Amino acid sequence: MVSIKDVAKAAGVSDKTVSRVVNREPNVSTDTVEKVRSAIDRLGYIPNLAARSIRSSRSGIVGIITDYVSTTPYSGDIVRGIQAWAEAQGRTVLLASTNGDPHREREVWRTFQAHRLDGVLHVAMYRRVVEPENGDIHIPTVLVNARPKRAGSFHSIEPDDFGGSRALARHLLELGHRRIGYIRLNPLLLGANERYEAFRETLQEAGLGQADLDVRLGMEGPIGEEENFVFRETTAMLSAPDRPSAVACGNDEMALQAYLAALQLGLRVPQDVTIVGFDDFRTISLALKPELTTVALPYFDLGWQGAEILDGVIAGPAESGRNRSLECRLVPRASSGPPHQA
Amino acid sequence: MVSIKDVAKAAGVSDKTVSRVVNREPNVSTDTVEKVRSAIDRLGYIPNLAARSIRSSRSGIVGIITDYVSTTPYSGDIVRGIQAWAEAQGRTVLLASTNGDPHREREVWRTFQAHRLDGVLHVAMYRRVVEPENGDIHIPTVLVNARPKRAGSFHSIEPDDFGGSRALARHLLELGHRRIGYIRLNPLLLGANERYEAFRETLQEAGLGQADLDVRLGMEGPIGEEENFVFRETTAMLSAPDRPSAVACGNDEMALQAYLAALQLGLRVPQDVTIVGFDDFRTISLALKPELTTVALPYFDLGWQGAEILDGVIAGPAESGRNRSLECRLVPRASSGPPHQA
DNA sequence: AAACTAAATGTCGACGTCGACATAGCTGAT
DNA sequence: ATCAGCTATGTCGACGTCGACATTTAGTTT
Repeated sequence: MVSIKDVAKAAGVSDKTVSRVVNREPNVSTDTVEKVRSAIDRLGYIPNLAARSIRSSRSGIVGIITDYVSTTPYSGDIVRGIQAWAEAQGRTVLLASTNGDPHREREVWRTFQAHRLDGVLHVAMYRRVVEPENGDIHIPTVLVNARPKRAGSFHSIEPDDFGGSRALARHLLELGHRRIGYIRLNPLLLGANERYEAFRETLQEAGLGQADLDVRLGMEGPIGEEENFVFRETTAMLSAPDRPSAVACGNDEMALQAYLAALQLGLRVPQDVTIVGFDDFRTISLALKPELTTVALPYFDLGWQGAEILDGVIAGPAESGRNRSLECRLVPRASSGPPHQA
Repeated sequence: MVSIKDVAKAAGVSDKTVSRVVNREPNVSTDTVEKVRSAIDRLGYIPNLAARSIRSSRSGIVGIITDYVSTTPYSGDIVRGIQAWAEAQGRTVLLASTNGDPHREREVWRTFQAHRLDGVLHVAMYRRVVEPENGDIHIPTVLVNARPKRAGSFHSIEPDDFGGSRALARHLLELGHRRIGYIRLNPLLLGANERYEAFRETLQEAGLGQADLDVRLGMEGPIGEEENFVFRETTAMLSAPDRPSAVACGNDEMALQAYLAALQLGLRVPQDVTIVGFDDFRTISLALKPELTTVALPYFDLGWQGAEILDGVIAGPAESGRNRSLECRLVPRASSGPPHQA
């Protein structure tokens, strides 16, 4: 492997001068620069970052720790956001996954420490409260799509499920819906309660009562092996004589099943029943016909901005912005419309 | 940062002895090991892999280059497979993405070279022919879910779309279907043609003629911004008087739209029409009711086995198994049944 | 022309680790 | 008592880079 010394020899200068050229230091004569550049190209020299790292004790690498990658394909966007940021910064990204195993997580932290990472993004694939298992290893860390167990122990960034759900509820109210069904997410998910509470609260503020909201539990059980009642419950809900004119679902996967239930009952979306989702998981929301009204989760930006926050923490532990929250925007599409005039 | 020398001092031995303990070398007395171990724990020493890397010129890191991560969420499983393997090997994974930009890809290769990666997995998110833009950088490389442009230039591993599609066609024939619809994938995808050809061929071998197979194009246009005709075409196909008793779709996302089309026409799956997909993208295939008969793509194993092959290439450029192919298994579920006895 | 300044380049060593080699201590055979 | 043959441990230097500092060269001032 060609080193700085080989280049130096080829260019007839000292290794330090090559280093200066590579790092764009001032006070190098133009023709020296020229000579060195050409030698570098000729030999195909590429600086050894490991060596740099050991001299400067900064690796230029940030790590990503994820938990359950498989179960939620969309939140891969978080990783994409982080990568895009890293790319723009000329940093590199080391990826590790724990599958939710604390023992495995401790190993990951050790590995990260061994690589002398500059910082770590601890990414949760579904939003939840998190207590990083970092042992006594201290690397600047930011939680993404999660919040720290002990408030203030970590910086973090989360989506504003609450606000998004309010926007969704307002959308249905504005369309004129007064009897509304709601299919709840697995209560284990942090977003589940916020989405539901925001929804219920908004409807109540608009004067709707207990009886106007038909709430059903769509999923239950441990993550990755939950039981799914969405189809059954939606079918039941829409078969009732006083069926709601709109059904809001905890996420888009549930909305898909609600579509199927509605269609099998011979109901048309949105003429007979409005269906809305949450997440804007585009593989589903755009594949559904009519396309699905939903709320977009800013996964990419969670990653990007999480990385930005991390950068700040690395530069110097600033105390500001400990817990950032990102807006979830309503995405109105064709699956929502005014209630059928019965 | 605590180094091997700090540990040596604390334990009252030489740094080399600490190194021996850390690397489990023989011929160290048990109580020396004990002393050193305790010092390591006390100080929280973790070996610096960068330093190790510069001495041994092997980093223990493998890189993943992906192209379009966003468009195909399921193939994130490939990355999971690679990670799982790396974890088992005590290696680490560096992740980079090109978004299909050749310029960006060259940068990635430079970065990988700068980190002195042991090997690279060049992962395509949809199966295709690939020519890595690695400039004059030579790191052991394996193509995953892709095949090299110049045969033999790289080792590679791909799914056997052809075999999977044959199995699917046979499944429909065995159920008794004799009029079959087929919704084709975007012809840009390598899998598209193989799937279609295998399907057509299998039906022909069984004696079905041109007229028994209704083929429609479901998608067209550049990846990520293709036009989607699936819903329209399926609706047309199923509205025809001599409608097929089964519809096979190029992938599960298309199958989802075929479901919607069928249901909106008042057809029941599978009593009135059988619908099958391809990919076993479980977010869809399991959410559909009835659950979708499909063909599972071995994404996880593509990653894992691709990594294994890479390991072999790193160890010594073995010439065997240049181009491995992995079986795609039929996953029979409830969406396929015998044709309706009209 | 002497004296000084600024720019250009070089020398050296340290970062953390471990291979090559050297040395010290012990056992047992002669 | 001597020496071979172990095992246990230590010393040294090199990997590739770059900061601290030293030296040389060119340019400016008086």
